[in-house]
Amino acid sequence: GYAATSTRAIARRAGVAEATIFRHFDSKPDLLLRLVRPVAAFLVQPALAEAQAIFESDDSDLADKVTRMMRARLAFADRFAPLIRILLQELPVNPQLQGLLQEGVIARLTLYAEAMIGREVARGRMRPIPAARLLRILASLLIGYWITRSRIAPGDWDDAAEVAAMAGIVARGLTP
Amino acid sequence: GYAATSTRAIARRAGVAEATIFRHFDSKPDLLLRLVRPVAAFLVQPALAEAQAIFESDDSDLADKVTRMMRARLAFADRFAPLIRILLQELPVNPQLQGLLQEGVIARLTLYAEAMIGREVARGRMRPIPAARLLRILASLLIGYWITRSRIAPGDWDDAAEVAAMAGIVARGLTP
Amino acid sequence: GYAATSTRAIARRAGVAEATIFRHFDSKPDLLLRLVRPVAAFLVQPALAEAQAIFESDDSDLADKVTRMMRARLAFADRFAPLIRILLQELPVNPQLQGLLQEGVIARLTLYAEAMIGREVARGRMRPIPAARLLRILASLLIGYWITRSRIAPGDWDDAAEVAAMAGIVARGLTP
Amino acid sequence: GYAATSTRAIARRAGVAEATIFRHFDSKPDLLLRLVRPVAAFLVQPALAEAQAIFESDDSDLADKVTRMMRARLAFADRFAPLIRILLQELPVNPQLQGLLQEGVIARLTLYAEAMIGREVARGRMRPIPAARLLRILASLLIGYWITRSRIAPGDWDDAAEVAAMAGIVARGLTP
DNA sequence: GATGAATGAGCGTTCATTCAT
DNA sequence: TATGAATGAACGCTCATTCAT
Repeated sequence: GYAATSTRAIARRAGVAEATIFRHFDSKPDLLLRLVRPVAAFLVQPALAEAQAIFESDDSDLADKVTRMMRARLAFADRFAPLIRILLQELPVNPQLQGLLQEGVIARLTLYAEAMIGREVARGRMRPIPAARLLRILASLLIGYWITRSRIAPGDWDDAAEVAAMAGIVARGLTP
Repeated sequence: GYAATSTRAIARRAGVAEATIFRHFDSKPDLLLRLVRPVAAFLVQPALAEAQAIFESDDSDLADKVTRMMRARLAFADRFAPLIRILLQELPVNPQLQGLLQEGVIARLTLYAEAMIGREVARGRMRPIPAARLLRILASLLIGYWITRSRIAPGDWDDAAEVAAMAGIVARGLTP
Repeated sequence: GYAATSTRAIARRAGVAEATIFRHFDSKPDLLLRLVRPVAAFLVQPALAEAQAIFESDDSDLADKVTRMMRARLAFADRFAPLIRILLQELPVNPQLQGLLQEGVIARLTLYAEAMIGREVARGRMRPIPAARLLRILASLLIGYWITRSRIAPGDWDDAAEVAAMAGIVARGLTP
Repeated sequence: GYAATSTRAIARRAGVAEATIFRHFDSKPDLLLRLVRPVAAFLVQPALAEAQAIFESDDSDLADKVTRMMRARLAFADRFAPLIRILLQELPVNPQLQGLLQEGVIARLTLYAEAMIGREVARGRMRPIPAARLLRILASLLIGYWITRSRIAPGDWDDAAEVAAMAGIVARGLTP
């Protein structure tokens, strides 16, 4: 966790002196924030691009699109696992992280999602749903699966099957 | 969080000397575990009873049943909010808590859920789904909503509407 | 050691409550002192008796007498090893123990030793030596051997040979 | 004593913050060990040199040589009195100190003593005796005297006379 | 800009001792 | 008389942070 990682350990891992860290970062929380910000940006941009690509190709049904999006995010989470793990743990107690998430990530994703939902709804492929709610549902399912798979019940998981099942339920649940 | 709460602070809050705490609990982790265990028990028992009551009354459709179950769990979470918040944060880094959750909660709930799912499936009200997956989905949605409401985007939330929406999607997603 | 043994541990070992100890002993140092006093008495009395018996039987030379005395004391030390170990460690920092040793043990032994030395000297078997010095030399040798054997270089020691060698040197060194 | 001296007190005495001590020493036991090691080295080297100088000058008898050696060690003990006092008290309960003494001090002294004893024996000035035993006897007498003089019966002691007496007894006891 | 050394504040924990029952 | 529960004080130790070099 974040609290359990001392600045000394971070410095040692980074191969610099402890004081050097405080030349570059004002404080320990600042360090976390400044480390997270680029990742947050990196989380949003490709997510938007992917979503756009997926939803603009009309050749698949909703379940398939949702599946593809979720799998891409899952791969992303696996890639940045340590940082994301710290983030998930720090989020509930760190208002600055909450703000960053809200403004830097959720707000932008919501805007985009609204457009996509609107389009799907207009084409009669989906019942209307507030974008924030849909995003929250998808994020909850994804994070819940990710934590279960890595912490609560580690073992052999079939990502494809699990994600498809979750996406299937959501897509079907949203079918007009 | 747990790490950020010193035994000093706990003692002060409890109105006793710090040493007194260590007369009753072997260590700080032991304190957490011994506080959590009864709540875990208290979490499971009524959940099972409620689920039984809800699913044995045949007068409502699946979405309604799921809604009622989720709202009951949400009320429970609100009641034990501080402890559950600590639990959610500690869980990923505390193997003992993970074990307790797995054996004391999930295992028992899964057994029960299997029976209920089997019954609903037999009556043609629901497509089959592994109990563990359904439980995980419902828990993810519930926890995701709870955290969003209390931390990420506090404000005026309409529990009834949100829960009904989530339950509706899941129920519809599982309709045969 | 004494400092490393908590009153709680003592109470548990004794099968009573911790508070009970403080009913019977004023404080932890008092406990040590009141435990040691009877042993000190028990150390002196038989030592005097044995010495008397040994030195009043004229049928052996000085080395043999000293050997027998030393072996008897060594056996005593082995029997009360734990307490004596604590005593040796506490003595340098505990003035009360020092007083007890000085008045309760050394003073009485010295008186007796003076008489014995006087007798041996009068019979021409031994050069004169202050009793305190001789006692100190014998005690030093004995304790030095005891600690070496049990702590510094544990292993197979031939008590008979070692004691005989030490006694032999002292006896020969005191021969007129 | 060592256990009775807190790192707090050591820091205060040294005029530094407590944390500073732990920047330089890993732990409290490490502090003791790292303080003792150089003294141990410093104990052995001059002892060997002095012994060599004393025993290679043939102009005195054994008692005189032993006397001079013992007085030199006594002066050393007086100079490092506080540290040696702690050492003597910690030795019985600290295996690391025991190892250091055994390998760093005793082993080297024994080797040297064997050579010296062999030479004296060859010249007919001394009866053979295992080096370890002789060293132990001399050390016991010296330490016993040192503790008596400083703790058990403080007062006016005539070092010259006491050491000469002890050395005389040992030397005479070893005369062929 | 980088760092070794320093430190105040605080941590979890243990201790000998007290006291109401 | 014996004890379970309580506690102030202190322990060894770690922390994020500062600062002179």
